[in-house]
Amino acid sequence: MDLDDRNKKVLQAVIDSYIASGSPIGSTVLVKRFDFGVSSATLRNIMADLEEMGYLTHPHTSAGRIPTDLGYRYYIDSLISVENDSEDIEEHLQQAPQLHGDDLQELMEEASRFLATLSHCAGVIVAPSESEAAYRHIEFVRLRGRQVLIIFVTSNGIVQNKLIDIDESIRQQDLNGFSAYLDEELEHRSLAEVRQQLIDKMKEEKLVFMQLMDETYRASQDVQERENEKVYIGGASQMLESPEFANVEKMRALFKAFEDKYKLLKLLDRSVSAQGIKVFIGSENPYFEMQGCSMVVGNYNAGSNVVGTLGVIGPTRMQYKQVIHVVDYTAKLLTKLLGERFQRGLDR
Amino acid sequence: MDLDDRNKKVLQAVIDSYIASGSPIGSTVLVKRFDFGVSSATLRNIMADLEEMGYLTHPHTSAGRIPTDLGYRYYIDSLISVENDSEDIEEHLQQAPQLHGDDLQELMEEASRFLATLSHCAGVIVAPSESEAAYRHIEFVRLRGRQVLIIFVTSNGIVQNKLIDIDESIRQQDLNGFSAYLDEELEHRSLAEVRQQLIDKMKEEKLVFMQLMDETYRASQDVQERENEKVYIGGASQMLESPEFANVEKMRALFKAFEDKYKLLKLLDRSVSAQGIKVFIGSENPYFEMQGCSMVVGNYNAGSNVVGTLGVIGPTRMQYKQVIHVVDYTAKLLTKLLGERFQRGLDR
DNA sequence: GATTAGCACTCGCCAAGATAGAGTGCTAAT
DNA sequence: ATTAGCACTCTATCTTGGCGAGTGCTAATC
Repeated sequence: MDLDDRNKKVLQAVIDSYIASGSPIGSTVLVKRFDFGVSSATLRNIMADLEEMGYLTHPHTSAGRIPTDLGYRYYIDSLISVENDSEDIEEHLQQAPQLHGDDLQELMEEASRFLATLSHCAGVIVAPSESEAAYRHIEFVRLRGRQVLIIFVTSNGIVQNKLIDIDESIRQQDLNGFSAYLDEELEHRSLAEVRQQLIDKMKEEKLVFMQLMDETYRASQDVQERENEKVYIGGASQMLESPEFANVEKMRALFKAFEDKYKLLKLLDRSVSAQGIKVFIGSENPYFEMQGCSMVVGNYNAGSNVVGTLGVIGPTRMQYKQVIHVVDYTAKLLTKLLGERFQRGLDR
Repeated sequence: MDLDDRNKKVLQAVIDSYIASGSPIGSTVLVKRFDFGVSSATLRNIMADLEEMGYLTHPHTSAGRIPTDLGYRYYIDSLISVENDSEDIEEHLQQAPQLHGDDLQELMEEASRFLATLSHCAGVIVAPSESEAAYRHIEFVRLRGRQVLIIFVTSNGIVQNKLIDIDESIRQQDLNGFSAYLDEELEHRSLAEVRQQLIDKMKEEKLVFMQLMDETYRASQDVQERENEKVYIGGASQMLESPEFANVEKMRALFKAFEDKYKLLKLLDRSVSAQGIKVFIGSENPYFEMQGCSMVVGNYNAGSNVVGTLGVIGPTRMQYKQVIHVVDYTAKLLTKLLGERFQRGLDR
């Protein structure tokens, strides 16, 4: 905020160097690598100032400086420009593998690995939230004995299925009739409306289909809930490449955290409201109390509504410029692919 | 094979102790903990014999003995009896969390975590192979524009869906007619027969439905292939608890291997033919060239046909007796749950 | 008043040595 | 065949001292 130009330059130099090398940066190294036109003694004074302001710190008395979380924050907010010098990054992205999963799940998995490979961090994707989906079709298929499979289709092509037991007296023909009836009543309605409608109907309906109604109600809930809960983590082993996770204890904690996907979900959901790329540094994030980890998070769309979150989790010392680019690119790519899939069937 | 009774007892004592403690076992420790009625010097001679026969080895001159892979093999084949003293294990299993995923995928994920938690190893499950599944129903649902969703249902309740583009002139009504036609022609046939039938039909059929036929053909392939490829890994972080993976390099290799699920699939598929629990020790397994890892693998059924493999991967130094129990138990549990789900709808 | 040179001081890292402990292998006695 | 005893080996751990990087302070300089 209140940094003069020279201080800014020094801070940036320190952080850039530290990100590149991973070891604390001393005044002499800095004066050699960059040309500030001042001596190492002056740099020491400047660095001492920056430390007092909270942007840098010391691992121990006679070591160089490393950025604090606050330092990284300032770096992200004020020092890096994502726009310029992105040619080489773009070029890098050109060589990236293409995504081509024709199944939604597969696409998500591929994309999470894609993120991981390009960012050298773990890639995380929260499946698109289907709150805007509309009812399209329901199908009841009788299997063996009492078993019936409910297949629930939404307008954007999500298929949810569920196995239930029902009275054997209900025949496939009856089921078909009921399915046609529901299609007529519910078509084009949002899932919320569908549920309300079903509740209303259940009050007046004949008893035979009561159970089917009830199960349909549950299935419509599942579509929303279960899909929403899906978190895809790809390439977690990428993070093991970083020397900061040479510590086994840290690594273990990290993987434990990854297995608790629910927490990750909460974490990523928090940022779903905002547009654009967000960066969470180290302790800034209350849900993921992992020291030394940062997240770069963005949103992707399918159509006009915001529907999903994606991002990467990596060491605080990461190549932010590049990673931000990768997340941005992937978000756009996914938006495009999902758009093609769900929305623009018309103009193809 | 050609070990006398005392040698066997010593070998078992060494391996048991090593599994429990994790550090090499010396003659004095052994003589203190067990009562062989001989002195440490005699034990030294015996252990030297066992080493010569290849069952034990030395990390270095003045260290105790640890088992070789061959030693473990002998231990598994001849020394442990899974039957007896299983009360405490059974009891342990009683407290295990229940599985209740009503979605096949969810069930697999739960079960893999279940395995991991109880065995302190990584749990791995290969989804049931659907080669025995029969055709049950197909549904075409028109979404926006040219898009049509194909929903393919097999007799055991697997639902596969696929999005395709078709000519806009084909109406939902036509699709329904075609679906009814296919249902009639293909009902109760195996997937292989379905594919053959479709090929035959395509030669004689009118052109309009050609594409749908073709896509249906692909979908039937997908059901088999894609489901077969699914490998679920749960609780991989359990393995990090073992001190043998304190080495970061090993850990990294392990997680890399886990990410390459295809290899795991091959590995597990090898043992799909045999009934009962199998143990692969260390280097015995050509596909998973991970030193110091063992696998305990079993099969589970859905109905009368063998359909899936499950198991755990952990350090060679694992609690085999307990782990074998857990894998066995989980296999039976899964068989029961899947049986309930797919087969025995009648008698419920 | 900002900048710089100089210097004492601090701290972590690393290699070298010292020590203790665990365990073996061999030999000679039982 | 078994055992006691002993020399030997190897590891793990602790200590020590030197090295190098880097800081912080002070006094001189621009």
